Amino acid sequence: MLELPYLRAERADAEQRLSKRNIDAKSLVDKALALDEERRSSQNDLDGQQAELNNLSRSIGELMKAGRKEEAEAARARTSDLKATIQQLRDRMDAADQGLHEHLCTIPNAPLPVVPNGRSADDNTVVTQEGALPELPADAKPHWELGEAYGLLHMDLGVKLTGAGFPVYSGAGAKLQRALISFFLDRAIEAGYREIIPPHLVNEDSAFGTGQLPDKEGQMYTFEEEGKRLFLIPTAEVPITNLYRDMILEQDQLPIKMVGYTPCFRREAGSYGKDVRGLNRVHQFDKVEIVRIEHPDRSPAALEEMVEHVKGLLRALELPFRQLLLCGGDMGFSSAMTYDMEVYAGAQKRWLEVSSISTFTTYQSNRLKLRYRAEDKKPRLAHTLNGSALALARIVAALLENNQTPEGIRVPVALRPYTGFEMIRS
RNA sequence: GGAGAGGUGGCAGAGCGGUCGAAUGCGGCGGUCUUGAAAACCGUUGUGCCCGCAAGGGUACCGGGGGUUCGAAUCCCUCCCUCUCCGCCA
Repeated sequence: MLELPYLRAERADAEQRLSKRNIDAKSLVDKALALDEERRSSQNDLDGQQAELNNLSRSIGELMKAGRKEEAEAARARTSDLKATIQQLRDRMDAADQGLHEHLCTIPNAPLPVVPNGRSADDNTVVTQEGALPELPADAKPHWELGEAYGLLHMDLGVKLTGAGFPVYSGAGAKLQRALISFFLDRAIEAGYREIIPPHLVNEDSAFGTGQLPDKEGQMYTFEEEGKRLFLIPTAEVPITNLYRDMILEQDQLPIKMVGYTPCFRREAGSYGKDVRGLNRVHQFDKVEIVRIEHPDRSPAALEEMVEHVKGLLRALELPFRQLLLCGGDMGFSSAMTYDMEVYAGAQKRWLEVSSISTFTTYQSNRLKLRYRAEDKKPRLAHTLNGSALALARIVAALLENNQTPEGIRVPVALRPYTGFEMIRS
């Protein structure tokens, strides 16, 4: 969540930036500050009364020790009123505190100044586009037909086993998945990221820490286990970032760069139509995710580095891609700035999002209580960032479509050491 | 699943219900000494929130929650977690 000191000190800035999300920023901020005011004043009162009681208790102890029983009794008699008011003040303070916290949870991150205004995906800015679009014959097949024809991908078997949107890969299709995962991991490790294999199930604290709760609750698969709610991870971001929940890092530990491969589970309720054909949108997909914990001064540069890393992957895969800067209306709840990377799927003739690279500034770290010790030795909130590098299902879709030839499906050169084959044949 | 032990500051480890945010040791930081380093010695060393320009003051926190009490790290209840042994098992 947003930092209270920021809201207090830079109210106008907060409102202006939040309004890029096309929400009623003023009333959100007003309410936060009103609740904050109430909380502070009630704590002030409470602390004062509590201090009085503490003093009284201390003196009772001293009087007892000195054997001045009657005075002690007199003092004790005076405590009951105090205790009653303290209880009232505590209730008031707790209510204010909880109300404030709940309200802050509903406020999304404030977009950075460079984030453009806009309502929807149509308003995103194309930053760069690279690589020639494939020129495919008129009868080029979409990936779901290719996957079926070459025995790589079986959406129908997924339906049989689980339900719609749970693909089954087999043969060269399975090998291709594994090759991509290894390739992405190796490239990230070369770039200095430490590989993590996290749990695929997280608890509520973790889901809250990265901002999935309470905002995106409906998008996660969830179930109860002995009274505790657990969530299937929608992205490796959740467990990996939460590794550093509740920590104070020394400055020389920064940056922390981690990479992890996990399957990702998303309910994607309400999706339909051509958008969800084949691998375009599925409930389970594989993804290699890079996560960074950075000093605030370094995070803008880190974001650009991550973009460059992803571009390198896309170039190596010989996929035409473009980089979008998301507008305020299309950004995720916790993000302060997001680039999306899209690849062109030649048969469908459409761009598919394969990576989302974001900086969360202190929004996540504030929830995570993830801090570093600054020059003045005081703990400060670190910045967190993450990006897909990359999400597999749609990459596979584009690879199959763009590389189809009469002889088979060509495997990009960079991937061949991992697949062990240059061409997928029927 | 059965039986037992325990959860205290970065770590180790004390703590008769009263001045304990908490002894002591280690580690860390600063200093003295030294050509330098080590050793030794001295000092310092948790986090959140509130008030304050600051110095500083207040308050909360000894696994979580609740209770008893004028007062709880210390007593009671409850939940969670860790460890050991047995069983089961990829």
